Amino acid sequence: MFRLSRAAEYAIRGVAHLADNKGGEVIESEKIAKAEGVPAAYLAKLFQALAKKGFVRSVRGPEGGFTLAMSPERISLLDIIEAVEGPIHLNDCLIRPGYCQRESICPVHDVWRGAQEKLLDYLKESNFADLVVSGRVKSMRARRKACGTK
Amino acid sequence: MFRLSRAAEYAIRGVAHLADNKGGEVIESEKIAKAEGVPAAYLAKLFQALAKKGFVRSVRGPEGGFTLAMSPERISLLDIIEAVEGPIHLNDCLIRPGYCQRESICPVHDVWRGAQEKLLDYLKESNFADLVVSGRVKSMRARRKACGTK
DNA sequence: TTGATTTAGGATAAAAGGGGTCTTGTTTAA
DNA sequence: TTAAACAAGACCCCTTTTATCCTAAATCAA
Repeated sequence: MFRLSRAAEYAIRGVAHLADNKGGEVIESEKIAKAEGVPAAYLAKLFQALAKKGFVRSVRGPEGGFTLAMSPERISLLDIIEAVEGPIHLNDCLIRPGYCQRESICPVHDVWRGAQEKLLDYLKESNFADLVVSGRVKSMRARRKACGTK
Repeated sequence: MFRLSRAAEYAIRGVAHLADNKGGEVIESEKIAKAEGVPAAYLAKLFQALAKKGFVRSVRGPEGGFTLAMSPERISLLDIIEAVEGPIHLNDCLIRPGYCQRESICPVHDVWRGAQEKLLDYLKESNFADLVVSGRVKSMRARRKACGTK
């Protein structure tokens, strides 16, 4: 159906929350979940996957929680999506060369490869540092508008 | 999960089969299904949707079947995908402006919009006339290779 | 007109995947 | 030692996908 899973949506919000945390202090997953409006238990599980992949660092025990494990500009949207969903293949024939027997004669195969390349490149270019910046700009604009000031 | 449905895959193969039929004669759905290696009953149902959308023309009765209802270069991959899957939205927030309350402050929204635009544009550009041509080139190459001739 | 053939449309069912909770265990600060 | 927090996995429910099947309607030919 060509659509982002909730899992990826939640994980992205969670990472964006950490990236927007200037001090870089540890934040517990429940607080992140509350702030981002996502199911806490589910987010906790998603963060496990992110921790395993090395994008976030987990701290156990009281005062525990999560922080980013690297600077936000080194983490792309694609990184997080693939961490929780697994690798993206627009079609099964793209899983690996030779997976589909029709590959050598199927003209659609090349179209999928091109489409996937375009999509992945785009998602690879979007990193969380940029996201935080444009998020701040957007919410500033929204606040100004709401207050009726210029 | 960001992947093409079988339904769309089958429908595309079916339309490609019709597009590759130079004479433009009516072909019954069962024959198309056999030739393309897809479930016959399922393909028949998918073609109903394509007929409703006006991409193929159906002929009932003996010697009945399907033909393209327009020239293949006027039909894009996106047309067929959306005919059987419905409109593509990479994320729910893209269903319509205002669907997501966070839209005015959410920085990810803009990324999705961009990604979707890129993907849809690409699929819109791929039409079945081109597909047939590159399919013929590919299978010619494959045949040559198999025979060991140059 | 009758019968054969083919699509139309809807009901239904099986399988898979997505979305989420819960329980139990482990780590660690106080 | 205790309580707070993550880790890991079992488990469940719901929706969607992927079909199949049956009856009806259209069409052609004998």
